[in-house]
Amino acid sequence: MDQRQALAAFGALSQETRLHIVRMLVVSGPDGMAAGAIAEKAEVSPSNVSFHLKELERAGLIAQQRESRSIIYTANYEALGGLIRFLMEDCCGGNREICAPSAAVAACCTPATKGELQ
Amino acid sequence: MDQRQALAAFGALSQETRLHIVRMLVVSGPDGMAAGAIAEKAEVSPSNVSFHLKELERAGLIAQQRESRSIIYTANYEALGGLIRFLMEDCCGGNREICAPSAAVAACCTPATKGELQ
DNA sequence: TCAATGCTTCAAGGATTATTGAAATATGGA
DNA sequence: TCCATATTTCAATAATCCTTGAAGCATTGA
Repeated sequence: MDQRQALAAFGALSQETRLHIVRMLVVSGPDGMAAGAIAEKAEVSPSNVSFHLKELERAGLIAQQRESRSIIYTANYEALGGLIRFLMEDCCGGNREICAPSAAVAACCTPATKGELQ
Repeated sequence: MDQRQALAAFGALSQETRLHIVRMLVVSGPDGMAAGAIAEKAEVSPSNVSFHLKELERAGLIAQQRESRSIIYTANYEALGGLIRFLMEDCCGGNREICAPSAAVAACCTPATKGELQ
């Protein structure tokens, strides 16, 4: 994740509807969600959700794939992790005061499957 | 850090000049930098830097204090750490695939002073 | 008190982003 | 083929954000 991508990602996440969408897609996992389902759950119009989904895709935070009539969107976990790393390293310079408290969070998150980390 | 603050912070960091300023202030540490020095190093006009500094302050990412004729700006380490935690927890739901790779970064950053972490 | 320094505020303009509803496209089934 | 479904694209408008230069305020030293 370079600065260009990070700027786009920050911009994408600075909008309430889009932040909400990313959250929903992270929760829904690899199955993702269809555009219509996202629109319904986020309570926005189809054309509006389409606008925001395009924005999130342009920023690299989500991906799409057609499945029959639906278009399924999924969160890009790598990009989200990359953004967190960018914040820690490139923005905050690995400053311990900033980054260390996050280590506790990282350590406490959903247990890893064996061998998931190398 | 609640969602409202996070949205503001993301918006603040989504602009090149502002991201650059935050980086400079993190590096400059508790001494901070005067507005004029920031403007010079970032190569923007005084009034423009003032506009962006206000935006960053509004988002809670930096703080100011007058020192004689200068106004000294410093990074708000707590807010930056809070934003990283927000991304990990509230946005990404503590998802291990996203957060775990960041643990390595957190572990590798500038060594802590003894007793700095509780 | 006057002038210089350091910074902010203001107003105007341009640029980008968000919202809306209507029209267009793609897919699948009758 | 025709229709319904799922979604996107487009055009228009509104809203927000960025940049610029001029004017204003606060502080210090002569």
